[in-house]
Amino acid sequence: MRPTVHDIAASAGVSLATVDRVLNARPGVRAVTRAKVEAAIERLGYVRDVAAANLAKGRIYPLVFIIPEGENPFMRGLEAEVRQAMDRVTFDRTSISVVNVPPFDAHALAAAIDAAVAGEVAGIAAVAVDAPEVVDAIDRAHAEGVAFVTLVSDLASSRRDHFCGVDNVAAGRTAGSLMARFLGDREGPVAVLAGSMRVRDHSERLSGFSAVMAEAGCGRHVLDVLEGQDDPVRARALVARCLAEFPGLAGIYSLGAGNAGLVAALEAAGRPGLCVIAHELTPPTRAGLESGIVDAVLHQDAGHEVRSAIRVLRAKADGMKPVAAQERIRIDIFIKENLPPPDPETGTALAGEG
Amino acid sequence: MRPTVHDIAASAGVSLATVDRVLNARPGVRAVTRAKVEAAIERLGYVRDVAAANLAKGRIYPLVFIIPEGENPFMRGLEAEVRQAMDRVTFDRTSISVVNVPPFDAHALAAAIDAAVAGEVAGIAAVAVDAPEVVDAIDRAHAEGVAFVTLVSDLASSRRDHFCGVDNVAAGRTAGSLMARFLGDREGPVAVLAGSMRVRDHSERLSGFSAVMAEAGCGRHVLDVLEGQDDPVRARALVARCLAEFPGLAGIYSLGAGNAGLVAALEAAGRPGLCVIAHELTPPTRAGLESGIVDAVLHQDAGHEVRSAIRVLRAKADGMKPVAAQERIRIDIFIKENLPPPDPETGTALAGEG
DNA sequence: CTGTTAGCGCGTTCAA
DNA sequence: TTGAACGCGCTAACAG
Repeated sequence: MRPTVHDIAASAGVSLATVDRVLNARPGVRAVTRAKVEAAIERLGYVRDVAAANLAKGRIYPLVFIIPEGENPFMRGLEAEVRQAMDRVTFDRTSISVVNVPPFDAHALAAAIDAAVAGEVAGIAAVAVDAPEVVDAIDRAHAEGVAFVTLVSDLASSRRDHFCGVDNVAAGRTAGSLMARFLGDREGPVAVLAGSMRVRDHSERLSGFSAVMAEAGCGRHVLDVLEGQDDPVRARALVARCLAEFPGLAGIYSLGAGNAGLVAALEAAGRPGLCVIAHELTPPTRAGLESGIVDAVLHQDAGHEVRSAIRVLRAKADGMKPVAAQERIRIDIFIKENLPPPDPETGTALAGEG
Repeated sequence: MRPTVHDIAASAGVSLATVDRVLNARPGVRAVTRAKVEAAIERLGYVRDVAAANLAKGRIYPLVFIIPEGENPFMRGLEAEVRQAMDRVTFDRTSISVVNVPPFDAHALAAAIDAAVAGEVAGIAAVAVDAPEVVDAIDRAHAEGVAFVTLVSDLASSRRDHFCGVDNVAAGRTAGSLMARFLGDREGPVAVLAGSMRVRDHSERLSGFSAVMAEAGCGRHVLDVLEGQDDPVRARALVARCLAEFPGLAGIYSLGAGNAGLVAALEAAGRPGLCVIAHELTPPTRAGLESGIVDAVLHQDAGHEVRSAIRVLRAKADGMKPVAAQERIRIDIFIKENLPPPDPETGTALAGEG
């Protein structure tokens, strides 16, 4: 059997309370006594039973996830993952709630953060918008001792504790590299469809993509960015106009949402041979891959991001280790052939690590 | 606060013991009493605290992972993931041990399975070899009530409870599709380097790859399979000879291990423009991607597989739900641009879900 | 500074 | 068929 607090108390010749004080780094223990206890811990190879500890302390950790509302399928999948995680974390004495805010709205986001802080939560996860008032709100949370992680889109200039998301510059580079390889010698410029340059993930992807396109051995012209606000209707109109305007277009890189509009415009135009790369495996992009309209989809695993955020927030709230640096999220590449079966539960279209 | 057994006992007007009997479906409760309790459970929305339950019952679940020995980097990474998981699952009252067997050795594997069963374990995870005696051993484990999952390589004809690994036919198809796209109009046959056709994962990958190569719109010739036994030295020799024999070779698909030999042979030969696709992100394939010798690497997340195996085995040992069908493992695609930073802990070269 | 004691939510004897 | 009492490993009051 594994050694318990009793064993180490006996072995060190002290009482359980003293052992507990040492374990939890609480004051009121002489250095000599502490050394004895620590020796016993080392000697017996003691590791504390976290479940029992949580059970005993009874404290619960309230976390808040702030997620953009609206019909963006990726965000809806993200929210579904959060709701699914709620059940799984109860044993960890963690309770999660979700708050929705209008997309791209810095003011609303800042207000939501302040409200959560006022609500005495232990930690906050939010999809950041790049604006000074958001930075201020995050810094206020930090000042109040509330753990904070940015989700999907980062805000490195703030005092957030961690970023749960992909390296979006690398994602853009990946898209560029695939586009270049798929196009080969084919001539023509490429278009970029984005949501808004006011979120960091979009602007970072663009910079990575543009960099590859400009590099030696590629040298392909990138047209002006089309900003569709992640709205399918606007995206469709922008893409349709672009297709009409540039008959020689070789490819389209869609780095935001609103992909339902993109796919619709492409279907209507019927332009085989056009290389299309999009982000996030959602119902529209999945359909595009299956029909052959979309060549590749870059993806981030929302479930992984959510679980990572929970772990980091809990650790921070507990004052635990300086956050596991291993929480890096992969940039997934999907083509028609490695498309995973859809997940009926979350709609994220991905089988997920439980 | 969440309702506890006390609450539902009070609400139902019975004692805790009765509530417990109902919760654990034990006999000795009148139908009427049971109904009252179930009504209370429903009414209060009670969910049992698994951590506390495990703490109370004190039972511990011994699991065994049987993994091929030798220098196959993927297998070593897999084992590292298992060892890393050991610490994390102690709170779950699960203890894991690792057993090594010679690779591709059906007899040794069957013996190891029998030994584990004799050792009264709760569950076994093993990398299967395709042989009747292995099927028999798995079926014996099943008969003894020991949960069994195949890991990485399946044996669907046995009575294993679950397979923790990727769809290898789809992985082969993915490789084929990427190869076709990367090659474009370039002429020439492609070679396939495998470990052994006696493990299902290798043979399935080959069939998927060959199918795509034979399909309309591709029609590329696939040379006879080179079987390198996942040994770098043999692999190197085989590839070197093949390169010499076929100057017009367009690509190589390496679907097994031994990739250190493949990369070495390619470096020595210096054949730019050759499209190379390999499996599993390990030190040699990572180096190949970084140097540009390898174009793409298909990967399965060993950490994910291990954690999934543990969850499934635990659930089965507890007689829980008929196994979450959601435990599907993704086929990851890596190119130079989306290469994750190496993980110093496991050597699996992947940031991993903790 | 240190030790005693009473739970946390649940499972499991034993009696009734 | 039912109930009371104890313990799992740990934390947190309170004493000393």
